[in-house]
Amino acid sequence: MKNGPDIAALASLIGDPARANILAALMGGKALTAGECAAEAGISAPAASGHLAKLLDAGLLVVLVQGRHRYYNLAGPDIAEAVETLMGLAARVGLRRTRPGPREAAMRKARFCYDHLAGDAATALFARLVDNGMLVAQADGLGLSPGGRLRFLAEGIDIAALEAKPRPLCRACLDWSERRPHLAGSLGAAIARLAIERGWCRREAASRAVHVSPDGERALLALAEPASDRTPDAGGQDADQSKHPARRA
Amino acid sequence: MKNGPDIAALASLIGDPARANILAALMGGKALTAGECAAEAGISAPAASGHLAKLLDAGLLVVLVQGRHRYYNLAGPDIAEAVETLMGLAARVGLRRTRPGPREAAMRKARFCYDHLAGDAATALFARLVDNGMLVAQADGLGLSPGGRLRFLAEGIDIAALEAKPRPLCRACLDWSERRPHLAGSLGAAIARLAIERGWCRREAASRAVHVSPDGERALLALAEPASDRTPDAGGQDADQSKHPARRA
DNA sequence: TTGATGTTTTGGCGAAGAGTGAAGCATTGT
DNA sequence: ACAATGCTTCACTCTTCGCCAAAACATCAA
Repeated sequence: MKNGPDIAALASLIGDPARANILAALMGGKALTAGECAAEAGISAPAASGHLAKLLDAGLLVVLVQGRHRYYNLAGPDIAEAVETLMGLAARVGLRRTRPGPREAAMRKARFCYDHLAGDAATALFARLVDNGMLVAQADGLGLSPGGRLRFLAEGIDIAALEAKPRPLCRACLDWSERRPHLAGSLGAAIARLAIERGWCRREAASRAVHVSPDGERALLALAEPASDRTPDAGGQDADQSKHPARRA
Repeated sequence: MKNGPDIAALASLIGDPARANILAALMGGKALTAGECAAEAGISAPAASGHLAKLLDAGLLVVLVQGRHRYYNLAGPDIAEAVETLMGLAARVGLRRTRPGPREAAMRKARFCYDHLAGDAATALFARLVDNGMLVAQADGLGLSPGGRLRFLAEGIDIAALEAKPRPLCRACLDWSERRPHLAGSLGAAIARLAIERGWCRREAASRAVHVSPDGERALLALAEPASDRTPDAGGQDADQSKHPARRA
């Protein structure tokens, strides 16, 4: 009974409404200052500071000090994944925060899950990647087939550089709104960056929600089509793909 | 901020040490009476009753009334999966409950994760199933290839019956001790039943830990070998041959 | 250096909730 | 029918913990 990791300490940390709000806000992927966190969570600045210190102490957050600003962010993708899982269970069990609302509909369509895309559009992309044989099962999870590798290399994504990192290249992250997987891992993050850079989608102001243009959605799904039979359909946004080397750290 | 599921209510529910202990105990997969839960969590019977009522009310637990006994169990595999994810994050972040201890080593080797096997032995099985092309990626997650289906039919597992259920047949559940996936879903549960029935492993008294015999481990891994190579047996001694990760359709 | 802004620390209040013990219900056995 | 067992509910005490207000601290601009 007294074996295993201390799940209670972790869950109780997430269980506080103020801290949960902060974590949910940070799921958008961009770092927030203490003051912004306070505004997001609807608490005073001192309260936020205390909560952030606890989350930091537990290793869930990292902080980047820049002058008098302190930018807090999730410590890593695994933490985002656990929060996403919790959200999924909460949604399934029927614990909604309020009524669905219009804002939530936008989040279901597309949103950021820390550093990669989630929601309806992202699960659709995952499904096509699998159907076209680019994503395959692998002993340690999910992998990229040779064909998939070529396809993303053609888009200027440096797969070898991604593989050099300790973080797995591909991971299936279970979407909380859809109940199907979307692509996480360093490749998922690279695709999200690509989508933003090329204007396929734009992030909403202070929310995880992402607005995907119709052309952008087509271009996103076109990533799953093999390089050979790629048909330049109505999406005109992706004409400038050749001038993006897309080498990132 | 005010979107999405109420993660705080859920996490705060899990965050109480007593409730976390109860959930951890129920992760073993077998239903416990209120009194047993109290003993597991180290609290009084009324306290346990109150906690169980809350978990029940939130839909995390189900209860089976039999005479004067009330058997509590996890409400479903998805809840077990979320708890397993939390355990993984807690372990990674470094929140151990106490010292590692010998008990935990046994749990790392093999244990029950609600209704399927987890731990070193289970992740090894998963890896071989993938290498031998029995588990393949699928648009909605993970699927069983025709070859895999034949193999498990040969073991007497009624795949069609499993597919008829709403629960997915195969799921990749991230192991908290290993950081690799093991097989969950109804097929994972069926394999665990098989392993118990055939004596490949036996459950420890009041723990999630499972003791796997050397022969049992070989037999378990032999499930991943294509049907043509083997004859259906009960305790394969000869499972070790030169392996060809042959790709099957 | 002075002033302004962002952030953290302290002290004290207040409310939420966990625990205990005793009583109330249901079921089982003699 | 009576007693015993297992579980739940109730009433109460107590600790815990989060919040706010004010102040201390650090950094940047003038």
